[in-house]
Amino acid sequence: MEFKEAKNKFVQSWGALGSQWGINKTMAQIHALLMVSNEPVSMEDIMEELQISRGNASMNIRALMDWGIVYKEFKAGERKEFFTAEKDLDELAVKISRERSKREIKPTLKILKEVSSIDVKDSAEEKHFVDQTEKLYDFVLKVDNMLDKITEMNENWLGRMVIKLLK
Amino acid sequence: MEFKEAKNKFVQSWGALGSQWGINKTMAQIHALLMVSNEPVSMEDIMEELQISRGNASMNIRALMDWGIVYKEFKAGERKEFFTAEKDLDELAVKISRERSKREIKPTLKILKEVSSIDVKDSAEEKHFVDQTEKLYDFVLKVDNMLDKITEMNENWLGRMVIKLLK
DNA sequence: TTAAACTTTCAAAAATATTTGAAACATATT
DNA sequence: AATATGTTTCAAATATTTTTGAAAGTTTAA
Repeated sequence: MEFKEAKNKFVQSWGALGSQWGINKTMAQIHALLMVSNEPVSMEDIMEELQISRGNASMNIRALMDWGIVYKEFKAGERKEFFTAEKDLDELAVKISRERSKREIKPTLKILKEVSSIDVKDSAEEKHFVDQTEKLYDFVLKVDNMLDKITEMNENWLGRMVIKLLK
Repeated sequence: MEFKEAKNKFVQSWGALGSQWGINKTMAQIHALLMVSNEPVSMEDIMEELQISRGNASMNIRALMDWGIVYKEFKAGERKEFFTAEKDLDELAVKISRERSKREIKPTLKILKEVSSIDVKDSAEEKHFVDQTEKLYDFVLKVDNMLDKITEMNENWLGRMVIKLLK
């Protein structure tokens, strides 16, 4: 396999993987492209490489910047904007954790708290509901706290975690 | 809020959450419904509660069983099938980890290995590509190993992990 | 073996999500 | 201030995913 083919394969696969995780294919592809580029890439280049429209490129780059995992860069002399991806994978994981916690876990906890707080009569059905949603609340909270800890420490946390778990 | 309303809110929210994670909304809703039900639920009931067709119910129940997080049950005397969800959340997490590892992480590793194995000439661009995809391989492998460990131990692993991380 | 009770399959329809492209918007240059 | 260069927005078009529903399949029991 030669470079161009490998790069293309990587970008396509990363896009497909993104889809399976609820991330827009193009967004994941742009991210892939930027991750493996050794220097900033212009919107033109992204459009060209991925064969997508300007609007699509613009919107997805924006989304990636909102996630804090892609940055805008200015090249001296050049008028147009260039983009780079966060390439440090530990940092990337931290950013994604933070964002998903804020966008999804926190709202989920809010709802779990609400629905588990209903007054139940003595029906077994209702008791089970409250019990199960309370357990779910505790569980999700635990997961979220773990992610929090990870974002705090963040110095090759994953490696250390594996070591700890092996002990 | 009263029971019915709370239950509905939970089911709807779980469905929406699923969508954000690349899981079919109905599949997540059925799972939610079964998790908070204190006894086995028939396909009829699922169709009725979620207002979905028989085909849809059948396919998504099947998918949940393939994931190993919903079981078929037979009630004495009754002809039709009933379903229950895995309610132990630690066990649920283990099952989901295993499945996602098998379906997504393993194939991703395979591709990362492939694309990072190309012969590079001395171009900086190509070197960066190989370097970055190798790092990605190591990272993903590390995450996967961690999930593996979790599935091995599995006795309130999450709680213990948080404790370890706090130390 | 036939009928009844129930489940699965899958092509077509519907719903949802993504993409396009051109107009509007910005900003720098002459 | 007019023009050139570049970016963003968003309604409409397209693509993808999900859902339906009826036919085919399966199992039990008479």
